[in-house]
Amino acid sequence: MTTTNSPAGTATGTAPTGTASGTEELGSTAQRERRKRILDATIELASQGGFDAVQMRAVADRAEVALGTLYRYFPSKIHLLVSALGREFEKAEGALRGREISGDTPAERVIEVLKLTSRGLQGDPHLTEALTRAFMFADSSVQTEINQVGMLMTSMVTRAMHPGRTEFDDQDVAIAKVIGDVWLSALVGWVTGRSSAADTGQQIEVAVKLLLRD
Amino acid sequence: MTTTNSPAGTATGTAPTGTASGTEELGSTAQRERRKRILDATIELASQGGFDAVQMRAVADRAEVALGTLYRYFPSKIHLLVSALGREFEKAEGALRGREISGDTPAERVIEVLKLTSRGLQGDPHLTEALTRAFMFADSSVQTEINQVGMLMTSMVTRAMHPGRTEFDDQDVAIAKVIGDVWLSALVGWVTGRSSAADTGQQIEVAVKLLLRD
DNA sequence: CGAAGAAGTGAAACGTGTTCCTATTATGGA
DNA sequence: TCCATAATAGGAACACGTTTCACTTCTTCG
Repeated sequence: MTTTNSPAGTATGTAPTGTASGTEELGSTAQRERRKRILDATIELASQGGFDAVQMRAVADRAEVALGTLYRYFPSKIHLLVSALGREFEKAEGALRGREISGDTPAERVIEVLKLTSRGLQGDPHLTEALTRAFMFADSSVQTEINQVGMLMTSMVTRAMHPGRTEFDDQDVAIAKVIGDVWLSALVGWVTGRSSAADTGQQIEVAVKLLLRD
Repeated sequence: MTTTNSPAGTATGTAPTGTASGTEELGSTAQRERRKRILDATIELASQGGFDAVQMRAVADRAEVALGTLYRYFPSKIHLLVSALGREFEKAEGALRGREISGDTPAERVIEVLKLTSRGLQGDPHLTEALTRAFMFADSSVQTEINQVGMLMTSMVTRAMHPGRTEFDDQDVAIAKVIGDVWLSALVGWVTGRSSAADTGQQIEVAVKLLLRD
């Protein structure tokens, strides 16, 4: 195969779906721009009307791309949304890195971080709904993107637990994962209209205090 | 309104969707039988092919009911599946009540209960996938059914924590809810093919031990 | 430059959830 | 028993995710 530039491994059916290996830049400039336009359109639509408003035809239109092209870049709506989530999450995580986290105990700091993040999400309910739904609905074909998000989440929590540290023991990671699970469940509850923002915060606070009470 | 029997509050748009107020028996015998046939068909199809196999037309056919009738009983596929989940969960919870839970500590008993339940679910992966997906996707219009399931879950856990007791303090309930969240997240991970059954068990065990370690 | 193959376009078509409509059948009250 | 009303059947129609296809436009290599 003399394939030169190709966002998808089209021939064999593989997809370029993920932000995959971090900032690895695949394809030509035009392709990176197309990809960006698509993700921008996705976020814009999600932000306005949530999961249902992210309609593939609408995304394609707004990104000025043919429907077939959209599908070449992202093999399904779920891939598209989870990829968008990945990009947003990276942005959020980056913002967090440059920020001093107050709080004297691990618990306080973790709660602080999660509250900051939650507030960001709750500031754009539709977007959050769209991304969360996609995340919960994603199956193993979206594993790469999912794992990327999961790792970002875990690392945000562990870093809040032990600022400055770069290595974490199994126990810390296990706790962070549990906290991530609770956070996700709470988020789903909020997103689906089952619990209020206050409930959600409360729920997470309880869990963190229980888990980090030593 | 001289309405006598009516599964749906059709006139005004309200639905009879839930198992709602427990075993409250609405409608005529024929209607209860139709409802049962529908849920049976749903579970059968889910069990065979998971979420995607539960197609509204197929459910209607198998239940020997017109599509419109199906929609009168359950206003969406999600309602249908969550209602089915409610029924299954009640059955499981009932089975658990009649069973002696071994284990000397609350943590051991909770793990035991969750493992039993998980094993039951994992014995029918397609069904579990269908029901879990529906649960995670459900929005506030399915609140009644969702809450019913949530309460069953919480009560299963609290009862495992303190066998014989019937009242539980806030702390216990909070812990049970956190455990429920973790369990759900783990289940989603398993259902969507992101983690193995072993991982799932491990994940829950870690969480329970952390939460019930005093 | 010119040819070969990859990417992109535009539009049609299909599947499944959901809605809608009309004719038929049950049901409960006068 | 007969009527009014609700419930059901049966099926067409619509929306949106997804697939497919014929055609055009790049991009790269000889």
